[in-house]
Amino acid sequence: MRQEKRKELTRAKILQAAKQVFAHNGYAGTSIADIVKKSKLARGTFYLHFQSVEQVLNALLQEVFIDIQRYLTDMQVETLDHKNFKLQLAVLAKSLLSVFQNHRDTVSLLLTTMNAEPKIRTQTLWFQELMQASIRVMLDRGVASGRLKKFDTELMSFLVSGGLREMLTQWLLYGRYANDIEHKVDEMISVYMNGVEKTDKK
Amino acid sequence: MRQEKRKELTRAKILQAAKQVFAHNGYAGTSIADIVKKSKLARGTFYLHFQSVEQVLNALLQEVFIDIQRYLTDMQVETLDHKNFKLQLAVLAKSLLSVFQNHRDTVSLLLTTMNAEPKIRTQTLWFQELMQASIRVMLDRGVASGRLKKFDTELMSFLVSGGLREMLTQWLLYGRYANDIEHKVDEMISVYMNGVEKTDKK
Amino acid sequence: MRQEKRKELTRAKILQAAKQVFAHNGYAGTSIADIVKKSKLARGTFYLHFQSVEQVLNALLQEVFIDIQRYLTDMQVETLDHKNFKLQLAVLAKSLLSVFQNHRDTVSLLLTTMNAEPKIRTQTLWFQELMQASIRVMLDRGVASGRLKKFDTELMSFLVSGGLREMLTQWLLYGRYANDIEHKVDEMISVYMNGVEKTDKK
Amino acid sequence: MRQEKRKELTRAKILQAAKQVFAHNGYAGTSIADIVKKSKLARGTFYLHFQSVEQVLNALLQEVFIDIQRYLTDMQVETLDHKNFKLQLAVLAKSLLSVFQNHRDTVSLLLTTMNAEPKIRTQTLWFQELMQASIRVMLDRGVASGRLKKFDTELMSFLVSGGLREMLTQWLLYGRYANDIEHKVDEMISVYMNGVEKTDKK
DNA sequence: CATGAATGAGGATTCATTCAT
DNA sequence: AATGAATGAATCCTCATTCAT
Repeated sequence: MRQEKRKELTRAKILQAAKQVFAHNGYAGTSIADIVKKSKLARGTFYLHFQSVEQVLNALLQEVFIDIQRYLTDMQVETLDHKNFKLQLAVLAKSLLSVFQNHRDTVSLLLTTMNAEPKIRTQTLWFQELMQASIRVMLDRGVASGRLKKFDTELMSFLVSGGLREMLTQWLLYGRYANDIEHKVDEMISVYMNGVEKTDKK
Repeated sequence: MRQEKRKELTRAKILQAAKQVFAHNGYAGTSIADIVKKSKLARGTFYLHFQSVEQVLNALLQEVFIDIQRYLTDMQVETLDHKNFKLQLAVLAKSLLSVFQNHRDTVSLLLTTMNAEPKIRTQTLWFQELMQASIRVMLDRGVASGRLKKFDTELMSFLVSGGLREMLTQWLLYGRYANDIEHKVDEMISVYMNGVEKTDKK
Repeated sequence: MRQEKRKELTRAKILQAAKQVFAHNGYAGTSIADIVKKSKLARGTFYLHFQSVEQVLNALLQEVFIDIQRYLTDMQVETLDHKNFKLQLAVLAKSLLSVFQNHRDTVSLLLTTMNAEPKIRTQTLWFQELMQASIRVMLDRGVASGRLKKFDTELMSFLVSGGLREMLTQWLLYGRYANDIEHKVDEMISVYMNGVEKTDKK
Repeated sequence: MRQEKRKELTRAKILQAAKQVFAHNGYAGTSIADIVKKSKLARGTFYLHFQSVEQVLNALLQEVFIDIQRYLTDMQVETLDHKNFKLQLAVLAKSLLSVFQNHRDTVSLLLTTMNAEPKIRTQTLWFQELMQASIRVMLDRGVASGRLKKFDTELMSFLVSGGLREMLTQWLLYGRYANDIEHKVDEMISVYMNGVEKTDKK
């Protein structure tokens, strides 16, 4: 029993070391040797837990994936077709941000890794697909409830996820909006909404 | 004189080979050996033209860069503060698309390489910055001319460039919108504009 | 007492696993890890019983060695200088075959390992020497009793042991003579005898 | 052109080094590292010429193979159905011996490697098959010409090739018969012939 | 200019062996 | 006795780079 705990600990050490090395050298720039060196474990130990750098990346991304998916699943449950659609969106977006913030390093890694080498692409695809699907579900709901115009929600999900990605990149990778990220989220929603919301006035 | 021509040809062969290998293995997955093998030239020859894979990538991206920049510079010259702002945007966007299409492979490479490893990031940064700057200039002009609401044009340039990038990715990397890409561009502009355009009703 | 039995069982498991792995990968191609994996025991357990793969091979060969030696020793005791020398040879040869058949896998391993790497050679040398010595004793007896011509019995023991080895190889390794091996043994004896036997004609 | 010669020389160095290491450690006991060290070439150079130790073994055996095959082919051409069959056999056998002697080290390697690990077995099979086929052809010819009894020539080819192999082993591996090998060959033929030759007397 | 053989550092992977539980 | 996690030496293999032709 104790031994299992030790194994778990070693695995965690590897992941921790990898996270640091990835942040410093980027995924493609890190070798198993680098991770091993940082972890201060023996070379052979690495192979007891992982077979390749790719698998380590996978394990790391898995962690965020679980949190993000849980978040999105919970969110979906809530009904969105109320009065203050826009306000609710803002609340959702901000709590999603906090999930990202909890995983700063891994999300940075994710941003850096997305759409990269064919071999990696599949490992990050889920993120794009998850985000786009979630966005689209919300949009479809908005359309169905009459709050939004009828439009190509797939295309829109691409535009929003792309915009979101860029914002995350600016925020996490380039350090912009360090303090007023929440405020910027409001602006972002406003921009999208006013292009999408039925104006219906008069 | 004859010799220079030959040199130029050899260089072109290397670039051509590299383009193919990058498309197949991704940038991080290609070694000098790979490029040399594909080019059917001698190993030593490579070093007469480039010092590293990175330099090859650079040269390849340079080609698109020049075309894109020329395009954007020319565009800027034109005045945008006319009546049919939206229509003009569409025209601009579509001709930009054709630039991308002419460089399909290299743009794919660019999309795949952007925001990646720290060492490469700098090489692709110009693309983001160029696009964002251009978008922002247009927006600023729109605001100045009273066609657009007053808003944070920097933020908006992020959102638009992110959306655009995602569309390009879907188009070039994942083969979506193969035929009706132009139509989608119209929708895209419409989405953004109606969120940005002063509604000015009544 | 209980513990000793358990230990014996574990040892047997290792030997059994090793036999299978050897048959599949060959001796040189098997690592301790391979045997451990096949045996489903823990890595450390292996070292409680053996120190190296070589020792396992040794233990396996030991088993056949004991049986063969017992057989040959018993045989020697019998007197051969009777009338029907040839018939008796056939009887002896066939019962030797049955010893081999009982240890099919290990004898195959032996055939595969004989004369191989210097480090192993010593472990299999006994087999050749035992066979050659036994053959030679019989031949010497035949000569002494006047049944056989006078000739170099050492050389002859090499020829016969070599021929025998090749037959075993064809039989056990390559599956030839699956059914009529006994018949072939008769032919073999006949070939050798008629070249060795005094013809004594007229 | 000069460069090709150099390459050939390097390849020869590797083969030479390998031959020595094989002789010392046996095939299974030698690593690429061993060969490289012995050859005093760079590690990478090895891979320019071979992909594995197995390929080196192959190349080495190939050399003998060619010589042996040429020898046997030439021999076949001669007609054997003359008067002094036995004498001719002796001549043939002795010139075959000289081929073996020219390739002492490689033939030793061959003897050591035959019937070994499954992966190698195929590489040495040709030797056994070539010898057995050649022997059988001679025997068949002898039978056809009436010089030899009718018997199972396949079985006999196994017995003879096995006996031959053992003699070679004693000679090349264990240093027996260093001086009078030729004399022993005569005895060997005599032994076999008198068991095979029609006595036909009276 | 172009060639391609040779180089050796560095990274990937396996393996026998130890040791705390 | 048995276990299996950890170890690090040894090996395999690739790669960027040099240099004589």
